[in-house]
Amino acid sequence: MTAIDLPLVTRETAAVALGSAPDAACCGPLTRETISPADAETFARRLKALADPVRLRLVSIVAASEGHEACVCDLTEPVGLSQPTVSHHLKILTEAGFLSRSKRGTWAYYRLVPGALEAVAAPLVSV
Amino acid sequence: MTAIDLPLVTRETAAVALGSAPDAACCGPLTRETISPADAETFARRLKALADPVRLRLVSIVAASEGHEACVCDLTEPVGLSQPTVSHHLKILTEAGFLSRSKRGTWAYYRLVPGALEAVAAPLVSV
DNA sequence: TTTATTCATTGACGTTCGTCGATATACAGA
DNA sequence: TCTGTATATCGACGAACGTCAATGAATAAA
Repeated sequence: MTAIDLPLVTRETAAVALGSAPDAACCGPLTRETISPADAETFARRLKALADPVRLRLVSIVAASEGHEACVCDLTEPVGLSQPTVSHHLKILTEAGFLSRSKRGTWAYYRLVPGALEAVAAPLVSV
Repeated sequence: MTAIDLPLVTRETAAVALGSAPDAACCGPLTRETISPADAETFARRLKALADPVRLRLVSIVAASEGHEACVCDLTEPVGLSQPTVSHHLKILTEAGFLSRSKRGTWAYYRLVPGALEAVAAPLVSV
């Protein structure tokens, strides 16, 4: 990338050599809008709720369960963690909008929120 | 858990009352395969690399840059963080396979790895 | 009411994460 | 060579995270 016929190789002069404006620098101007800090914050919060091996397994088990729902007592054993820990993860997934909770009797049933996973995947493919 | 056909209301007897098989319980059997612990671990690691507002902005800026590449010096200002911190985030994104690094002169140019974001989004829509 | 069961919450602990300043490394120009 | 610039690495700090035992809240049967 060294400069053509110029003594000092700066990113500015290199950009000039490439035909861009002097203040275009190495990376040039942005060709489109970038994500706003606020949007990045909310999107990261949603991704972070999924970015845990235990929570991914919980989502997978709920999705694969008959009727697409599962209660805590059936999730704690396949995951191999204590009941409070499983409830903690389920709360995170629920607050992030991936699971919904409905209590029937003494049991709490969690089920997938339709379209929630697709909604978090969509921005990734359109980057 | 308690036995079947006992006066105590267990999830088994509740399932019977609902017309399901006795061992169907509340969540019933799994209707398909669930993610393996190992796959959940690697997938969570990839998601975790993206689950940060700063790293999402870095990816967005690189993707929107002319030529689809950007060097560290141009990324540190719009993000508003120190250069070591930006380099740290870029390393995480690179090790996760989302960015590639090519050094030309004293500058390090980062660009998006084609298909990397789509690859991490695909498993989400197919759950 | 008493007992038993399911689940959520609390408090604590060790680990990981995000950030910075300081320093090291690599490269280009003089 | 020496100087300046761009980037990576190191060490440290506070914050956030994952986990558990203990406890609390709610429900149902006896």
